[in-house]
Amino acid sequence: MATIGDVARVAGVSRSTASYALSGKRAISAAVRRRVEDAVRELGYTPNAGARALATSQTMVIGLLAQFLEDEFAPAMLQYMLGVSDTARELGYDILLSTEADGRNALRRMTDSRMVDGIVLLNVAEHDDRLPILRAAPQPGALVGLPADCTGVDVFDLDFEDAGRLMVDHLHRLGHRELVLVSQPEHVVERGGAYVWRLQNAAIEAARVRGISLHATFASSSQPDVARELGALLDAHPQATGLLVNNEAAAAALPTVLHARGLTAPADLSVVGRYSDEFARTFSLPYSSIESAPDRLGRMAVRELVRRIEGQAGPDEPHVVRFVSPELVDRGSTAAPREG
Amino acid sequence: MATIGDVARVAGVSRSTASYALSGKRAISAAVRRRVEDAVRELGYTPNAGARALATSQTMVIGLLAQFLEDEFAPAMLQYMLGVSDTARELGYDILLSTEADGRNALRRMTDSRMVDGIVLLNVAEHDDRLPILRAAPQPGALVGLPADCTGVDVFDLDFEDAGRLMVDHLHRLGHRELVLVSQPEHVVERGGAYVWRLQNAAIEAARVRGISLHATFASSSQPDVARELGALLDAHPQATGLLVNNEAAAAALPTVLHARGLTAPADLSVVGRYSDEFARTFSLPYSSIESAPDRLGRMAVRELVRRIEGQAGPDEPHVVRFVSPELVDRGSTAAPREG
DNA sequence: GCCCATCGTCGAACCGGTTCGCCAATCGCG
DNA sequence: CGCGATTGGCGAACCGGTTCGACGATGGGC
Repeated sequence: MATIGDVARVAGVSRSTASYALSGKRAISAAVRRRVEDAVRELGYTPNAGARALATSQTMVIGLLAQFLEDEFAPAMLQYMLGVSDTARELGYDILLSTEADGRNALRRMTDSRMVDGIVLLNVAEHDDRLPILRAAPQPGALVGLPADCTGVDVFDLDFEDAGRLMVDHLHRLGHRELVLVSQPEHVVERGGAYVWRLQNAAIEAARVRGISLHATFASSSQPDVARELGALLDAHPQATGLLVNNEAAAAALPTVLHARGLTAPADLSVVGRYSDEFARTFSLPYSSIESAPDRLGRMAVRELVRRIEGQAGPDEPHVVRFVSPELVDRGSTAAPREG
Repeated sequence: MATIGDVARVAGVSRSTASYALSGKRAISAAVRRRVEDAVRELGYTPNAGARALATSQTMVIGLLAQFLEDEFAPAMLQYMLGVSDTARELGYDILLSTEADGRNALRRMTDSRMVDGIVLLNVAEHDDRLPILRAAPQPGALVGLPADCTGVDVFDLDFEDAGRLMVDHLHRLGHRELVLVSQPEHVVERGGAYVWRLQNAAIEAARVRGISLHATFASSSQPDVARELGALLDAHPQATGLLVNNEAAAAALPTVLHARGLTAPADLSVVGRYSDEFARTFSLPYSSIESAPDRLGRMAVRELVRRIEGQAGPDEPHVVRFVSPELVDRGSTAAPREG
């Protein structure tokens, strides 16, 4: 494999001159620059990433930590990953991926050994045990998901409170007076999936303000349990005319469940989910939903991270906590309630 | 950040001694080893990955090329990625991920700049344009998917021919005499998705041998087109009693399509798919299927790749082409055909 | 015709590890 | 007791880049 020394020899210049000719960081005569460039082509030279990283302490790699926990719905996570990966590439960075269940190990390895210039954490929990490690690391970090303590990192998330209000308001405006909210399983909440109760609390409060009733429930996040639970839920609340689904697995299972009971949305039941348009297409979900914008969140996180890596953000420019406003994508699954 | 020089100074030894004490590649007295280890702990020392890569020409990183093409079903790809990622980590390697549509660029970048010790290519096409680049690279490569030319790489794939036969035989044995096979969209075939016609040809041949009729068709790989096409297909072949689905998107859409037409498997129609058990659970698919074993294939590819990287495979040990035998997972969606 | 800038290039040092060759001290053994 | 082998440690070189300081050759200004 050709090194810059080989390039220099073929071009008849010193190694440093070859380096400057390629980087343009010092003035180099046109003739020499041409000779160097020809040598590069002739030898098929590509700089050695490790050597460059050693010399510049820049790796042009971003670490991506995505945990595939049993109680998370994998296809939903994938879209965040793709948002991050695509954006990173556009900005000239590669992605070092960890899917380890214990993200702390991966994080330590990546940061301590300086394999990466920055870190993106997906699916961040209320008290995420990766955060202390990330804060102690010399590299900057960007999160998708809102933790209790945002110091030292840039944070991006959907505005789940607003999403909860939006769901309730939308159905209230159509005339619904009794709703059921299906959230992620309770142990996601216990593990610190704050977004679950952020949406839930806001929905409960909105229902209270409007004077309508809302039954907040949890459901499993895997098949086939979730289908059974959804059925039980519909049995338990026969008066409810609207269903709010903040649980991707439940949303994916819903068509089958409704069909089996002979129900149609919105004729028998109005339904609003919280998932991305891409997700809706993949699972053929015909329900209106709050767009969760995973690609956009991934993109924002990487953009800000790179700004910080490259020092365009001032060294003590304060960190950012930015919420994406939820938007309701109408797929025609809501209407005025059936006459009860 | 602490370097090995710092460790050496604190331990009162030379840098080389510190290195040997940690690697164990030369005999070091117990006393010195302890002093070095204490220094490591005290300073929180972790070796710099770039420096080590430079010195050893080993990065302990594997490049993973996964293209998310529009006409592929993303959640299916994810399982291969996780199989690769998990296995790599078990063996001490990290994953450099590329999701670029143009895999050739990513491949060149990773191999030429020596960011990785080896490469895993997913979803390999018949005449995959990444292969020439991979062969020219100094790093070994492992593929998931069977190309026309397997020289210079290790190849792993499901035995799609066997899968096609298995599907047909299974339904034939139950008494079916007219079947429909739904494959991936035709442009997947044109792009070189050889597995599509490998399964299809074998199924056609098996049907011919058994003397039963089989209608081989293509269907879109995205919603909502695929649902419409499935409907048209069932209209076109009202006599068919068995449906073979070699198309993840079609399988995912099938429950809705059948429900809409008031059909039930296996009472009205026997169904056999080709997807993983994980996929079946995620999409609540109640159909028997040929297990596509993405995790296993990813695992095999990484295992063999690492063997080659670490030179346990002899330098001119011949390359491997290994097929996973398809197994039918019975989910009760097949039975004797309804009386026609 | 002289002086000072500027331009273009080179040599050397450095980033942080690993590894080879060498040597002093210790050990075993006859 | 002397000798060869072994053990444990050190110094230096190397991996392949980048970057700083120095320096000779021009060129412009007066």
